Amino acid sequence: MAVTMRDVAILARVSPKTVSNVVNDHPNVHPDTRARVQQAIAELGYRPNHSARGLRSGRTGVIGLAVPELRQAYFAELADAVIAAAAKRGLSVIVGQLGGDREHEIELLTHGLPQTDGLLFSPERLGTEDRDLLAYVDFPLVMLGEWIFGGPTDHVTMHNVSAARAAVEHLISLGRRRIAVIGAHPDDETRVMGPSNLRIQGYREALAAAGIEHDPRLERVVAPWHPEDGADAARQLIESGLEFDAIFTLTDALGLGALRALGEAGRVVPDDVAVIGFDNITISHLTMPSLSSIDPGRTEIAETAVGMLVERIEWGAGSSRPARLHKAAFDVIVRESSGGMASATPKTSSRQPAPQTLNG
Amino acid sequence: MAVTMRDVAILARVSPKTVSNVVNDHPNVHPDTRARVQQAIAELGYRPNHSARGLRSGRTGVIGLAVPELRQAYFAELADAVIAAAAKRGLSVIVGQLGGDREHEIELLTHGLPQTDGLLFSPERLGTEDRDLLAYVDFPLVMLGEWIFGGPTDHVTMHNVSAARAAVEHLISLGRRRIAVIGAHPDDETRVMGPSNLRIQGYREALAAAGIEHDPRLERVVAPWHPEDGADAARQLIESGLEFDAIFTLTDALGLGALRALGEAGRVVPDDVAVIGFDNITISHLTMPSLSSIDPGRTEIAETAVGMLVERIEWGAGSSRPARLHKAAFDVIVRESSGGMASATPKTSSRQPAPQTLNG
DNA sequence: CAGCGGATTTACCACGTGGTAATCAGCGCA
DNA sequence: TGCGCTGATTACCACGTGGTAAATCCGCTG
Repeated sequence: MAVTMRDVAILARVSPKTVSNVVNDHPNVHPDTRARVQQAIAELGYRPNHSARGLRSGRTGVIGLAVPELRQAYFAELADAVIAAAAKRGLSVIVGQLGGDREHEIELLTHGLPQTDGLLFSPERLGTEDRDLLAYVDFPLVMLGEWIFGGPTDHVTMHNVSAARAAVEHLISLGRRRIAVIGAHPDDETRVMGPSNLRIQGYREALAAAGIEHDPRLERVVAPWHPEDGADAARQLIESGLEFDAIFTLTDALGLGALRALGEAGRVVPDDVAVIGFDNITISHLTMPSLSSIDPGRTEIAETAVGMLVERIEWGAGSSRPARLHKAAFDVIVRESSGGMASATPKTSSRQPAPQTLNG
Repeated sequence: MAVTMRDVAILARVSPKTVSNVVNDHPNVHPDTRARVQQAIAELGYRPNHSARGLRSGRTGVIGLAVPELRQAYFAELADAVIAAAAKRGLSVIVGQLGGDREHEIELLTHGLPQTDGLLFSPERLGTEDRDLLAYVDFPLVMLGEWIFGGPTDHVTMHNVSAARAAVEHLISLGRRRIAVIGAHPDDETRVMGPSNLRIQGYREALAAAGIEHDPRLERVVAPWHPEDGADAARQLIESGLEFDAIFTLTDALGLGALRALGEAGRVVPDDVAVIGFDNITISHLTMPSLSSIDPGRTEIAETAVGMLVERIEWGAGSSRPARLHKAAFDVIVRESSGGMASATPKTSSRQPAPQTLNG
């Protein structure tokens, strides 16, 4: 069996409680005693038992992160940032994959992840129809993204509307007027506030502000948002015979597929068609051509979300504080696909914090 | 506070122990009693406390997975597969990122990850010099990859030598003779058995078997293995003026960079230069052109590793069973970068299990 | 109807930790 | 020398669960 406080206590000739006090940096411990105990701890290689500690304190020191699939670069990079942010605070992260399964997501929201003190949840299939579920959540929860926007939980998300608008404004600044968008979702009452609709809204706002006529045929509906889907959508767009000189893909994954489809069809990027994505996943600066994108402020999202979750955990289960919303600042990253420099190293630009009151 | 067995017991008018027996599917429980207890459990929404269970049983139901960075596609996809394999067995996974930090890796190996029953560890900085560390490991451990190959621990890895050889043989079958390789590591005694050296060995074997003269200048040393490094190496190769008609990159990440550098330099892939990578990360079939690769059998690796770890956990800490080694079967995936069809959907080929006795 | 044996159920306790409150040591001062 | 006070240490116990062994129940035999 492992070394316990009892063993340390015997060796240091003190009580187990004193060992506990030393381990937890309790103030009133005599320096000599402290030294003797630490010596014993080192000698025996004592390590606190987290299960016992968890049982006693009700805390496990572990938080959960639930995403659809780590395989998708966006979620992998999100997880990377979350794990790093949690590590800074001495927390471990259990990563759960829900695979875009609605049942799993509902189950998770009702019970939480076992073994954890709280949950960061980036759902994919839940909609406003599930908002009621949040009323029964009895564990610390912070939502990533805004599927159930407006529910009584903390949210950390991005400026979907204004960032999308900035992306399209960038395309317009290049002189493009026939700007297609890939990734719209079918009109779905339950996801009105989902990222797809918000980004589409930003797209339309940018067009309207520039006095460009809105052609609904250039809004291409695609779900899900995997690269293959982006390629398919771009092919259909090309085959449709519609004229277009730019594409805004609602994610980089879609953008990668679109770049590929354009290449296959012999359309030169950015000369014939400028492309910009959204998410700024790592691979985007290495494609051929490199993909312009919106950097959603992943680090800020992760650190804020972990911070909020820690606060909720510390407040305790009973407290019903008001839900908070944080939107991370974004950047427009101009690369080759929209006329940026031909370097493999990305050039960043135009940091736009945008006010928190904006609904996007 | 949360609902406990005691609460359930009171409602069902039985002892807490009987509740425990019901929860754990103990054989000798009267059907009526079982039903009554289950009814009470449902009514109160009882959920077992994992900390208490962990304290009593010494198991947490959580395993650790330690990788350098989730941001790297290879590790993200590995984590994806491991989490899925663990979920099948009812285990959760805590993911730790060591960031390629040697100190962290040593620390991890001496203490394990808190809160877990065992560890899957994919080290980056440890070498044979650290083999001694393994002697003191007192928790269930399965290594992914072979940095400390030959140490007294279970390993799950891939057929580095024969898979690399198959990749190069594929290039040779296309008629290529001047085949460069990107990703060699500087001669380092401590990493003789690392993937870099093993894959280079496969490369040399393929050349030798085909009677192609080995030109050391075509072996490009690169570390680390990020896409940027692959691009740099390819640029240097081009600038060197050396003649070459194919490149084998030791990872897909390097390959992505190489594709980019070749494109910038106006070399047409695969007409001027055929390229094949290693790892078969998801993005590879979507680049322009799509990247041929070696599929290392990620699912098999993950399931085997989790299975081995579970066995070690069940055997208990004291048991000193002999170390095991498993090498997953691999596939050569031919895509556009080495003359495959111009489809975005990958075409697989040539499954080569290769005997377990092979040292690669 | 006592006695028996297997099926059920229960009492009791320990797992390792840390909160609470009681105890104890040492010092200054009357 | 005795008292009070503060700092240091300790005894005791509960957190929720599940192993062990003892207790209880029930149907059936002699």
